[in-house]
Amino acid sequence: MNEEVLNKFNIQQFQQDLLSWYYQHKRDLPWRQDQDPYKIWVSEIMLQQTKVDTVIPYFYRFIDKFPTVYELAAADEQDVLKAWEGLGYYSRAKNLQTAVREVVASYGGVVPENPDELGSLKGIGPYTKGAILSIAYNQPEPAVDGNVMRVISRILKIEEDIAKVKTRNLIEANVREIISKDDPASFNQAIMDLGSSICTPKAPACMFCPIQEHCKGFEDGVQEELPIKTKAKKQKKIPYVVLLIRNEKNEYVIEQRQDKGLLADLWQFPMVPINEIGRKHIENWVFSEYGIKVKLKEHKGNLKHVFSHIIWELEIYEAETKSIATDDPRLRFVNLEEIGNYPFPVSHQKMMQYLSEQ
DNA sequence: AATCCGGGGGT
DNA sequence: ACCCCAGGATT
Repeated sequence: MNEEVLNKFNIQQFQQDLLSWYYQHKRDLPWRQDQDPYKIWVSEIMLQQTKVDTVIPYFYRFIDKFPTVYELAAADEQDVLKAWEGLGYYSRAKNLQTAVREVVASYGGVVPENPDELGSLKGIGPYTKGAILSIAYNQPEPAVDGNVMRVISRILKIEEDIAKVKTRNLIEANVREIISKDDPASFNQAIMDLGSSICTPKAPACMFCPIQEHCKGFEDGVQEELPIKTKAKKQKKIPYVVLLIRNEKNEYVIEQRQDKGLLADLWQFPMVPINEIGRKHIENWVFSEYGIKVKLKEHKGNLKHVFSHIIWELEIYEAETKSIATDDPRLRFVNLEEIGNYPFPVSHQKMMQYLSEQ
C-alpha cells in the first residue's frame, strides 16, 4: 500500500531525529520515575482514552493506596472502584484487579515479560501489551494508540480509516519496521509526546517538528487532512426521574447497579425510567420495583449527563418514605456520613448538593 | 465489523 | 456542537 513511501524512508536518520528531540524535551511524568512494570501497567490502564493531566492525581493516589500487585490483589473491589471514582470506564479498574490477582496467583507476582502471557491478562489489549513490553522491559514492540495512529498516518501518508482495526494493524506493522531496537521505550513514548505537543489533531506545529523532513504528509501538504476517521454516531437520549428518598432518620436510599454493563457495581440514587412507565406511575413503580413506599416531594433540578454513546436526561426529585430498612439486596439506607464511602458516578455525585440535613 | 463503555477539555 | 483522549471487551 505505502511500501513506496516506506522504501524511501530513512529509518536510521528518523530514529536519531526523533530520539534526540525526545531526550531533550521529554515530559517528567510520575510513571516515568522508574521502570516498575506494575506502575507502568497502572498508568497505561488509566491513560486509556484519558488525558495525562486527568490521570496524574489519580495515579498518585492509586499507587499510594496500592503500591504493589500484592496490595491491589488483596484489596476489596469496592475500594478499588472508590479509588477509580470519576475516571470513567470502570471496567478498567475491575479488569486490572482481576489481572493483578492472576499475576500473583500464576506468575509469582511478577508481571509477565512473555507477550502471549501478558496479552492474555484481562484488560491488556494490543496497545497496553506493547506499552508494557517496550517501556518496562525494553522490547521492540509497537504500542499503537491514538497519538501513534495520527503521527504515523501523517508521516507515511496512510489514508485508511483509523477507526478500523485493520488500519491499526497496518500501522502496527509499519511501526515494527521503523521502531528503534536500541531504545524502544523512548521511541514509543517519543511518538506519543510528539503527538500530544507537536503533531496535534488540529493545527499541527509542523514548523517545530523534529521529523518534518521525514513526513510524507507534510511534503504533500495533506497533514491537516490526516488521519482519516469515520464519525461516531449521535448519542440516544434517555430520560429518567431520579429520587432522593429520605426517611425519618435522615437516611437516603442508595442502590448498587448491576455487576455488568454501564457503571457496573457503582452506587446511585434510584432512577425511574419514565419513557417506559410514564411519569404518572412513579410511586407505584418504585413500590413494585423496590418494595418501598415513597411520596414525591419537591423538584430539585435537572441534569444532563453525556456519555460516549447515550445521554441521560435527569429530573431530580426529593421523596419521603417511612421505611428504615429493606430486604432488597441492591439497596441501602445511608446517612450523609456513610454515603462518602461508596463509589458513585459523577452524574450522581453532582446530585449530592441537593441532599439536606433534617 | 460494529457496539458498548465515562468523563473531561479544547476548539 | 463536535472532536479527541497512552483502548479493550463483547456481540
